[in-house]
Amino acid sequence: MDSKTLCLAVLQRGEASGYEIKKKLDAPPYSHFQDTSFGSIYPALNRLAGEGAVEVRAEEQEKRPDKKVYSITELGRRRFREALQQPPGEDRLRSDFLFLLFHGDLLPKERVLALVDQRIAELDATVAALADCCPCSGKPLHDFLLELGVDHYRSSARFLRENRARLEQMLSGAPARAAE
Amino acid sequence: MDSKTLCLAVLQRGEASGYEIKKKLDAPPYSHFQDTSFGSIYPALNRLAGEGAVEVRAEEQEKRPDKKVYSITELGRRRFREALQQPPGEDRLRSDFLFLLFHGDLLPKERVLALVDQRIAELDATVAALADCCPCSGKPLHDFLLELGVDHYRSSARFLRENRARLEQMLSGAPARAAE
DNA sequence: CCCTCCATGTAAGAGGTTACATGATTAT
DNA sequence: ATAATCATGTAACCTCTTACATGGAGGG
Repeated sequence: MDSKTLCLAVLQRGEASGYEIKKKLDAPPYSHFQDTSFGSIYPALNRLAGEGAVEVRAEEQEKRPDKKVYSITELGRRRFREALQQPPGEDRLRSDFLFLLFHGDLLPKERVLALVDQRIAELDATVAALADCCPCSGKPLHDFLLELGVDHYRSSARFLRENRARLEQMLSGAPARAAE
Repeated sequence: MDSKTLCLAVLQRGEASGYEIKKKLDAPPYSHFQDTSFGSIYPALNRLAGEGAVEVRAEEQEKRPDKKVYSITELGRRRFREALQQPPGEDRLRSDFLFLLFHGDLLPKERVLALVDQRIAELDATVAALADCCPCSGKPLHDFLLELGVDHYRSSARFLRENRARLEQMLSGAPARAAE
């Protein structure tokens, strides 16, 4: 999904500033299936405003720069629904971790295992964080996606834990070529 | 990982043409954690050749354009190991499917469920395909990554299967606004 | 007859990332 | 003190995607 559609997705649930949109996109469940940066959101909002898909209202603030609060228009809603109508593209994962793991035979065994352990710890932390904010938001789909995320991170951690010993054996079998 | 590193990764396991590199990157396990296109591979190979990280040899073929067979140089190997030394970036998933699912309340219930069923079928097919090529390649890490992939796709399918009914209830609760 | 596989590349354009630019407030 | 949060944006850069260009072989 491009940045414009992402902005519409957030605005369709309520008005927000660019900064707030970014915060929401950085939080679960959005963070589970896409990425964004300010450098793409601010231009996207300007383009959307130019096209009439969103409206801007400047909110004055004391001791802070004005906040530009965006709200979606009828045109914006229509655009967003049209985007949802499109057949979804394939999932794409970009994982440096798996790439490294695949080339573990070129790395010191200790580094690979440390990477795996770190990954397991991160996955556990993510699961814990999601479980915290999970209880219930009142929004069923929101919670559903959160649960899906928990399941995914938990499964990944489980696999790594259950297969760590085997991996260690593999890495011992073909002796590690130490980094130059 | 950028296209250059990806090319080095493949070439480090043996010489290949640009076309063959793309084929390998499109197959598991590479396909599980990255994407590429000819438009990025061919320029990447040219740049690598310019930098001396790979060497080219033109292989004449009858009734086909010449094949440019690339092989990695010592410099290339060093570059690749250096790339592996870098701390890995975070995983990033881009999933239109999950995006749609999250906004299922704006879609006809039937469409969402159809999407889910289709996804389950795709996941099953992927698992079956991986299981086929899985038995053993002789390369332990290769098989390990394949197993990791199988586990992931299988877990995802299981979650969707186990929660499909609940999802259906959710979508019935808040009546679907049909697409305009 | 049409599609897919083989085989290489370019060019234009879209899109996004990163760094820069600014600056007060609040929490540690 | 120092870091993080709030708050917006631009500009350069980089990278990739998409479409175009070419064309024979072989299977359905």
